[in-house]
Amino acid sequence: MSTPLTARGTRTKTKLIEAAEIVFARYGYTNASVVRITEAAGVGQGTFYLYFSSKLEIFEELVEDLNRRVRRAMSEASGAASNRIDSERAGFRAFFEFTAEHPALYRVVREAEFVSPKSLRLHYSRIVDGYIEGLREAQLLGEIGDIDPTVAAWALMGIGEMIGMRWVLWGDSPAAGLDSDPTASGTSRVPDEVLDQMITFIRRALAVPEPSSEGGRR
Amino acid sequence: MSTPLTARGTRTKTKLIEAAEIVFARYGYTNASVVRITEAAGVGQGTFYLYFSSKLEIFEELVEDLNRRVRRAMSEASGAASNRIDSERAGFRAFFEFTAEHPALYRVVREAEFVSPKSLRLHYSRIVDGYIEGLREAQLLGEIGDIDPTVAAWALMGIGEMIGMRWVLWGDSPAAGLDSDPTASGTSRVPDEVLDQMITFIRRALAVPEPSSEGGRR
DNA sequence: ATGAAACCTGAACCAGGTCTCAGGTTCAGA
DNA sequence: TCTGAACCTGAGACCTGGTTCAGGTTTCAT
Repeated sequence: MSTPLTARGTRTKTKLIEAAEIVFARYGYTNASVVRITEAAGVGQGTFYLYFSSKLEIFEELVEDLNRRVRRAMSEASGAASNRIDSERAGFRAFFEFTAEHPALYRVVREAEFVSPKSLRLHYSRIVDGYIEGLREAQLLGEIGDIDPTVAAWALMGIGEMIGMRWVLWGDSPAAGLDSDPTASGTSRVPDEVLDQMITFIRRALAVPEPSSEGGRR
Repeated sequence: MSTPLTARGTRTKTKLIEAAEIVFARYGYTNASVVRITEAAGVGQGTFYLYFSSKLEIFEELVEDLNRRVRRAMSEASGAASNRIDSERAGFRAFFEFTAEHPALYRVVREAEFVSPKSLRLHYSRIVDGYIEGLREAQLLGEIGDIDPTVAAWALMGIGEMIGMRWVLWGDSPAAGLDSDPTASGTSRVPDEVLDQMITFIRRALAVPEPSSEGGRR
């Protein structure tokens, strides 16, 4: 709601947002009570409402924040690369690393679908927009084929999400860690072989097709 | 919880499950109160607890049910096709159509991530297992390249999910329908051009690579 | 040093939801 | 027709968790 006016207030608000990231990631939106957040932040319950008018509001602010951070991480990583494929790889690597370090991204963002659809759309759309841009440029340079950049961008997004969920959140086996405390969300790295295979998949999908091999349909 | 013993009881339980599908799809898990479900089913509140021991239980039963139905729809559609690509197309088409007709699939399944992670993993794993199977066979027939079937299957799953969310659930524009009642979840069809582009993307990703064109990495 | 603005507190209020229970209704078979 | 097993009911006990509020504490410019 209102923004703090002093350094002390700013500190408190930051503590609340940081606590919210941890608590939302661990418990999910519904089970993440305001009390838990304020406890984790080490402030009183009433303090919460000095800076946020509701639980929903801090949630949306958090999604916004994570979106900014993940996009920065991805663009910094992929910006250093010299061609499309290297940049793709670096971007996804950064995305997975960010996810592993901030499990909140997954939980919070995906839960946003139900809590605040508006936030979810904004989140995905922003990432995809950046993608489309990059794909268009690569197309002009002849680095990738004639696929529609919008469809390709959403497809890439989906691949990243699903592979991330499968290997970062679930770890090595799809069945692991189900008996144990469901709130303890451990994360692991995407194995190199998997990332390699995924990049191969994407490279082929985006490749400029050989004139001969595009037989059949259309 | 307990299963009905008479035809009348069976009817009532079915009414409850059908009502649950509609109510969960419309309101999401938390906002879908048991009262709403029983009202939609036209039965008393107490009746609910004759057949389900909790709200969570009917939710899990519903996920299970939807999973069975979507897999049947997909395999029936793709089974008729004669080669891998046609079958891919038919399968996705069926998936999107099912999604459009049963918006509950999306909402319910995705929300399962937070409500009952076990159900979510089961749902995805089952679909992916079928996929892996199909990809392996196609690989033996030389219809597709040497990509790892597991990674490819999860990637395909992600593509379908994301494209489905973007075009079936959001409709034509990513911003549409946000101001209006967020609970009224209208759905539309995936445009043919989008499906075409998506299939092209997948076809290239799975294609047997030209010996020349696999330059660079690895 | 001092007053006012900003900040903090947590007990208590209250809305909304899950689940129980004591009693009524339906129906198939004897 | 009669009977008991299965089925149904909905008011309310009980609980959880978001939000408020009246009053205390800290900060800082003057």
